[in-house]
Amino acid sequence: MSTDLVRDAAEHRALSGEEEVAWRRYYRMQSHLLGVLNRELTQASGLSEAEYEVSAALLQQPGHKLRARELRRELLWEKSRLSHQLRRMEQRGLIRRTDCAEDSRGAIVELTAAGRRIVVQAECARVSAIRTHLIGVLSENQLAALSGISETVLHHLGIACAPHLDG
Amino acid sequence: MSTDLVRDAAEHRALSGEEEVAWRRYYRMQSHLLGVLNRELTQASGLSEAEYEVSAALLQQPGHKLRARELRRELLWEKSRLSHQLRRMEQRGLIRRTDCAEDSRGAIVELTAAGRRIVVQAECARVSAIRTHLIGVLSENQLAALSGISETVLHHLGIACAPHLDG
DNA sequence: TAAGATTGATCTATCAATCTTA
DNA sequence: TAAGATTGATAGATCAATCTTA
Repeated sequence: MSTDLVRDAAEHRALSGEEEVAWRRYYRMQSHLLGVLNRELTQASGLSEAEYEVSAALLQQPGHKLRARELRRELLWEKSRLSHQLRRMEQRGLIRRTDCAEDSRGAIVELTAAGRRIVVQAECARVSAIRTHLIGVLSENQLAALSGISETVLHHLGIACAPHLDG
Repeated sequence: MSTDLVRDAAEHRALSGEEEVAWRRYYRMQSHLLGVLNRELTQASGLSEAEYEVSAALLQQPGHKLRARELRRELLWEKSRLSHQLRRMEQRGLIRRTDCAEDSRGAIVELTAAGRRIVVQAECARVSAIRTHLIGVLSENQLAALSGISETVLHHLGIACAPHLDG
């Protein structure tokens, strides 16, 4: 009997006590950590999590610009999500959109000067918050374990997490 | 020099290579895991993540009912978030709200028969998804490590994560 | 006054439908 | 036809203001 069959048979069993505790702890930790990081980011820079993700991705590009298609692949976002987000950020003056020379269907997204200034501030706040609430409270072993765990889970998700990016 | 001072001084340094990798992996894993769990839940039961959290909390109560105040403490949600969510769920027929006998300000939230039927299905789907995408892909050591890491981070958040629950 | 809860406004996320160009 | 992108509708999350009762 293959281990796959064993696992399939186990998939509908209720969680064991330890599994349940681990899951509930992880779930709660994850949502609270996200919440506090988001609040500290907003307080320090005025950027939301979504605005920060877009701006930070642009900041690390040469010329602080990128095709919307590539930005979407970088963030692994749905296209409508990115489109709505870019509209709001353009209204706020954080980015601007221009036509793409090589492909008339495309859009080039570029950080404005104001956007650059703000996202640099936001990065400092984010690093500080990550140190305060995650990296600073974990041992080196724990951080290495978290990295390994994340890699493992991501690798297995590779197959399952694609569908929502098709459209 | 205390370790606290050392840590404070370190808080504004940029992340090291390993720290950066660990953080980015964790962040991406976390958002994708959440995404796939949510999609599988919705596909199997028709419930959203938010609807599931409320329904599952009610299901484990005697009589499948709870005061809104206690439900809020159970979920650690803002009160306006819960209120809006309950309105939508009442419209969908998943829960009903009745007056509280002991305190006229209070509201009792109760799963409907339809709500019970749906959340039982949803729990099966959720357990299955957790096994498939998280517990089933980690070793026993990794799962124990994740549990410990989550506990550590949660413990430190205890101080910092309260403010948004005040109102 | 403070606690429990609701409401309205705004921002975000997802889905389906659409528009334009390759 | 398919790819790149936008739009509209709907559900969810957060903030400030409000209402009622303890």
